[in-house]
Amino acid sequence: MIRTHDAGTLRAEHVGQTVTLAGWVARRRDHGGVAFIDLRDASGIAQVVIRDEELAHSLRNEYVIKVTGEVVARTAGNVNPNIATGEVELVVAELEVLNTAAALPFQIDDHIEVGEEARLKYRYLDLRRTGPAAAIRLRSEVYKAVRDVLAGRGFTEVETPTLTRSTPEGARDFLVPARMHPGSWYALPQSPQLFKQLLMVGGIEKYFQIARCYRDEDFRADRQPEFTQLDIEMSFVDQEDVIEMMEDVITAMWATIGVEVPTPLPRMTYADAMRLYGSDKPDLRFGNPLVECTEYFADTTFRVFQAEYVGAVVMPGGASQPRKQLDAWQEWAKQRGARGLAYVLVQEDGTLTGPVAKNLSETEAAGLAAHTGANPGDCIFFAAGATKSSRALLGAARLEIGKRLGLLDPDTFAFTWVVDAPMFEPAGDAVASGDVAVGAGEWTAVHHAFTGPKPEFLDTFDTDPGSALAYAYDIVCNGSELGGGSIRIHREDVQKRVFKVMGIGEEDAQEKFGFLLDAFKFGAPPHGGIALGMDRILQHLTKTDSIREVIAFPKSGGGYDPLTAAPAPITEQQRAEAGVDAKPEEPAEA
RNA sequence: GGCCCCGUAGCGCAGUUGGUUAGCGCGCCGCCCUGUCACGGCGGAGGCCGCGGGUUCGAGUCCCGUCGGGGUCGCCA
Repeated sequence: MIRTHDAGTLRAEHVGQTVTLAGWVARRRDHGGVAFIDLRDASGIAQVVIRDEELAHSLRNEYVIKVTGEVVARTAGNVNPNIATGEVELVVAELEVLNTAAALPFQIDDHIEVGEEARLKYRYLDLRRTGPAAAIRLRSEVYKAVRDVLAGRGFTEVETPTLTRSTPEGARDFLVPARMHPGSWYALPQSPQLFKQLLMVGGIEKYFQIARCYRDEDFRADRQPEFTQLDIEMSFVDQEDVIEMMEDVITAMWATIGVEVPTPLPRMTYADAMRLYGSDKPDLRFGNPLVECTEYFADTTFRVFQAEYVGAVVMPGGASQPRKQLDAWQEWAKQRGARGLAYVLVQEDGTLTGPVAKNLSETEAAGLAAHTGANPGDCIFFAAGATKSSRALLGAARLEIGKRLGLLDPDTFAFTWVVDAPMFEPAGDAVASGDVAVGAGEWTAVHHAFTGPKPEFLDTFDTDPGSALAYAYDIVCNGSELGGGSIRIHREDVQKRVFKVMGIGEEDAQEKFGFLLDAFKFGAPPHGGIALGMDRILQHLTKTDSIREVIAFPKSGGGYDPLTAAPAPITEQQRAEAGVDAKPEEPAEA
């Protein structure tokens, strides 16, 4: 090594030793006769004292230097308590510039705010900063924690192909032309789902992988076109086994930031989540659940409330909002595709005001505060109409209320399992946009096509798909879905019945996943598993706003990589060789 | 694909009702400075105001279009 010590590790105990450090010039304070250099390496910062003016004067920020000298104690008044090495400094005897640095596009300084575009374009400079560096290192620690837990439980880490066949998971595939088979394409996996099931058939029994997954869909703050899943699958297990194992992993992951997660984690049914929070991933850092009012307004004369569903959510203290703010809520609701957001203000004397209040009968008005749990000074928001969309609106309103009232504490982690989701949903919802619906039936899988029914629905799921519950579980933290999994179908006959419900014909099924159906013929064990979004988990652990913060080289909008400028055009020759332009043979039908 | 917000010096931002020479902080360059630690002082350089059109005597500012970025709904198990 070029150095004898890491800069950030120097302490009073090193006083008197001659050491060699190597790193970057983080900052220089040149006083003419004496100059101070903050030398930064991966371990931290140490102050270097240079008494040779000539030597110090030419140094610039981010020059790479090697310094040798004696570690000395700082005099009492000169100790810097803000840095770990603040009690000592290195008096330079020898200094070598290992490399110079051009003027930087932005400063490597934790006090300075830098725009994301600049940071991503020069991500290698961004990573020299404390925050981004810590995020990437934490990611590594979390991976180690995961591997330790799973290794201790006898899991086998297996890699699965990234050049594979297009699999049926709802999202668009990224495609890769196959040079040796012009006109045929590989797909990048949206997840290792089918492979991990095949590994179970293969007798691996306990598999995991930290797997890169690819989905060609639009972006969000918590989505990237390529992302990482902790993918786990186990044989001879039921839901309890997977949940128990997962809680062990989650505990270990959160321990990396010193947070103790009490287990077992709470659970809630999908139906309750939708009913109380209007979401399948409720944020339980605060209460304030939705209140069902359909019954309450069963005999109402107010037209708006004569609906399939009427619900409410209370905003504590919301009655004092100025008119302008209440109007802003209407705008907010409209942006979410609603007509508006009806509200009633509960005044301090208990009277109800607001545009909706006068439409309520005396009885309705009298009991409303009690029914909704509203107190004087609160605002009650209502949604009426189709159950699903109304609950979604109220759920979003609940979150917005939590945000405005400062109830979303980033240091609190409220976990819950959401269980007993329906197996199927009417395909109408999914197909409405004319997108990649799996299958052509009236029903589509809520989870995915390989999720088994809960045992009590094994006989009836295909005769009454709407009532069947899936043997599935999602793990939710602070309103975001960390991951989900299920007990899979391991029998060919059951799998075929599920495909049938979804309108996937025999021939179609054979063509798309014949290999899986074949595998199930040869003694497939009962199995199940789970997949966790690691980027999202790291986003929670680092308490950052975006998963881009926890990915070493993330992409920006439109899948563009500001650093490498990918995607990029290819040459004519590449194009010809890749077989991109191969014309598929005309299908016989037509 | 819809909607909202943002593009002004290397970086972060300000720029009034449309008005004459486009500012501030940091950084950068030069000089000075022997105990600083987000050191300090003096001086200096640096602008296609994203791009294209339009309105106007006059546009960073208003209008239309377009490109880029961010957020959100759709979409994504």
